[in-house]
Amino acid sequence: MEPKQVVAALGALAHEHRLAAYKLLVEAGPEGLPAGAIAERLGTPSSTLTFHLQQLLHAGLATQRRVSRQIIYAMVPAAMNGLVGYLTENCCGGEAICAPACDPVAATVHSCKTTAA
Amino acid sequence: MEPKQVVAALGALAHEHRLAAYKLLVEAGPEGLPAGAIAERLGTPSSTLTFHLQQLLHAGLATQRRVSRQIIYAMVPAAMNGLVGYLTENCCGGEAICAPACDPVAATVHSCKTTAA
DNA sequence: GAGCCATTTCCACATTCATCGAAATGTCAT
DNA sequence: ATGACATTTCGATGAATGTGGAAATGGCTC
Repeated sequence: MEPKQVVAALGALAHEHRLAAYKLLVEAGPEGLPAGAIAERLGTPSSTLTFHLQQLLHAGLATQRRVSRQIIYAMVPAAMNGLVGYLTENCCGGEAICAPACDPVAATVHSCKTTAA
Repeated sequence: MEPKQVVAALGALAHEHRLAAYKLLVEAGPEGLPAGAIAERLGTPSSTLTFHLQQLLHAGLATQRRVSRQIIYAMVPAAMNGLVGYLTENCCGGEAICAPACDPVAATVHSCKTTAA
């Protein structure tokens, strides 16, 4: 992932409403959520929400698809992976000791619940 | 990690120079780097760099310590863990299948090189 | 094709952010 | 104490971002 994309993605997430919206999408998974449902849960006017969703789209963090009258937004898994990967790669110079974030002890609530548990 | 902190951290990273500076700190590990070294590598005027480093500090992503005439900045591992953890938690509703970012296949360049390789 | 519904576009406004030179601060060596 | 060095603070400027109402668009149902 290129630095410019990373900056765009981080910038897109760096806002209260957008982060909240994104989190809803993450929790919703591949099925996504219609714009209206997001607006309702966040309590923002629709025009404002559209503005924020566009940012997520433009940053490549989400996709849009139409289902009859509704427009459904969903997260883009690869983008999240790219983001997390970029932030953590070469941590501490790429040492093997290097935990998710250079501190095995503090690394409790981390994403790597892939295999076990 | 509280949403407000996450937004602050993301906002701090959502800038070309700050992301670059932060990456230097991540790669440098716990020892950190003096402000001057960062400024030199990024090619920004010192006053501008200070501005950006303050943002990282204020967001809790970095720490500052003085060593004689230099001021040394270092990353805060727990902050990175918190950030990554927040973004990925409850992915796809907390399913066990849920890889780092809901897509095991795409999750190649991820942080979990902890143990092996 | 009339009317309703979900969502987006347009617009104008206030706010916040980024930049960098010049001057100030803190620290060390002599 | 003086001078040199590393870094920060100040201040002014231009640019980008967030907001929400009103109007426009695309799509379904009757």
